[in-house]
Amino acid sequence: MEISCSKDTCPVKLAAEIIEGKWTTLIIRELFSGKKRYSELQRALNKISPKVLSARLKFLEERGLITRAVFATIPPTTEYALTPIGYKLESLLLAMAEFGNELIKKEINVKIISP
Amino acid sequence: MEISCSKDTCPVKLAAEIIEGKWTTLIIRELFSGKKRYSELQRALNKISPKVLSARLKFLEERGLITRAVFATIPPTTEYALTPIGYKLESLLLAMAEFGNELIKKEINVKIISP
DNA sequence: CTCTTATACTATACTTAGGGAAGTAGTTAC
DNA sequence: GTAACTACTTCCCTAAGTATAGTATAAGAG
Repeated sequence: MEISCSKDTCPVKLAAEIIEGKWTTLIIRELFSGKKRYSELQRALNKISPKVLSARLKFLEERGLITRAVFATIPPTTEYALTPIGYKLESLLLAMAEFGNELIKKEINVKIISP
Repeated sequence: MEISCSKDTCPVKLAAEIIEGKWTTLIIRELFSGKKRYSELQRALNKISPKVLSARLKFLEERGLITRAVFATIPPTTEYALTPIGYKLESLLLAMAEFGNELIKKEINVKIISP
């Protein structure tokens, strides 16, 4: 596995294009504990706006990372779940958790630096 | 290592705040092959604008992930390098590379979907 | 002596992404 | 009848990112 690479088709670059959007990794993390409905995601990701949530879910569905299933219940429900490709993000999420713990250990305050 | 967590101090969330900005992971990737000057980074990350490059480098320096060293040569040079904390991102970068390779394997075209 | 090159940036104007609030439709509970 | 639930969309505004030009300083080419 090579990190460095300058091509446009560089694996790291391709991964970056998926995960760089705000909220993207957090949405995927939620889906690791099983399929979720729109409103469940909205509640879990406390401050996300419905607009951004819709956009991200659509984006992830288009890339084949999640599936969307609509049920004609009353009121209607929609379920989002990870595809096998989406599940491949597990080691990435784990690496994020690991790094986040390092930040906490080193007492680096991530939020309160800018004035 | 637990992925799921709803607190504001969740490790995944903390990591997301660092890496979610555009270009951030790619800048860090460049620094894994050793310290680099501003112009070297600019050339390596072909399409980055100087404004964003400066902003990202400043951001990463403030968080303690990279160091900045200025030399009074003519013309002046600046060297950026990873700190020990910055190096902790290695497994994250590797996971990104791994995931990028999965995308290539599955022949998912990441770029040419939107019209 | 002027012209170009190099470095590490700022400054400016413009475009896109994201945030916040409100609205929509169909049904059901109070 | 009014409020609530569900899964969104639409509008407007600000923040983030892009593209391009400019700054200071000095070496080297012609």
